[in-house]
Amino acid sequence: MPELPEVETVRRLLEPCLRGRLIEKVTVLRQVIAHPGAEEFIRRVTGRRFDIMKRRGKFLGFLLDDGQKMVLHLRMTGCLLIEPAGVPAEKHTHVVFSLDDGRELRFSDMRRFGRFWLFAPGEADSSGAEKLGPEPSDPALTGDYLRAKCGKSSRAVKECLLDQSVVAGIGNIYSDEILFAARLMPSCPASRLTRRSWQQLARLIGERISYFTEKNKISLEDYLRSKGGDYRNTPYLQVYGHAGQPCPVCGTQLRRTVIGGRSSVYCPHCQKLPRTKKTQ
DNA sequence: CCAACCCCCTGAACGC
DNA sequence: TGCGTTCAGGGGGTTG
Repeated sequence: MPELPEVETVRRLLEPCLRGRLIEKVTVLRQVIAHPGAEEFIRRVTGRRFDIMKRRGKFLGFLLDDGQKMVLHLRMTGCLLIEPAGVPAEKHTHVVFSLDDGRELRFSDMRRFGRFWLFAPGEADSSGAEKLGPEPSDPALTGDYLRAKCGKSSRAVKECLLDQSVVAGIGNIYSDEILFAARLMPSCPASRLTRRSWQQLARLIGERISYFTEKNKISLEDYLRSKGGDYRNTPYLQVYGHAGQPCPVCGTQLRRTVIGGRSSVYCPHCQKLPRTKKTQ
């Protein structure tokens, strides 16, 4: 499941391949265009050239040479590949952009949750990317910001990390990793965190996401060879996917639970409620 | 404003 | 062996 580090990896790898390329033809095989309609999407993208790629949270933005902006969210299983036009496409390929170098940019998505949007210059972005909270690397993401935003909430702290309007780009994997690093129980009600906990959490969000973004580096060749499915951070994950195994710090068996409908793994010994009494 | 729930979609894992 | 059921999960939408 691509979260911020994986989406950033895709951006870094694809931008040099796409920048300046002419889009000769667009084929939409399945309904994955959220806005505008597929016909208009095809008409407005065909004949344009790719410019730079941006990323905001888990959203990818493709700027086009006429000022339009194409937005893509990969959701769970979405994947972008660049392959020669002659190579057979993946089974769940839904959109194909034929480029002027004989290659194709292909969007495949087994579960078909991923979505494209296209916005004209000056048009309001309705993809949801505008409602995102700060990036993990944004200096505005401080302990006081988090405390002001979530400090009175009865939600579990993990739900706050997964809320894209609180902080952008964190999904189920990295929220567990961040909370493990912060020694906080994922189920801890946000209202019980101390000011100090919020500060530590803000710092660790930036630190962990930056760490995993660096660790996720992969060559374009390896990326394409693995069909975009090589999640290189797997060896570096300390708790996610390790339920039942010993905690890497204390050896206690890691536990799995469900929080906000999401599978969550934590160490019952290392991860606790904040030490001091409830706030208020 | 917020919480709770549904929905989308497919393949893997599981149960009989 | 094979078929039916359950589950996972990002985020938008709806309902209460």
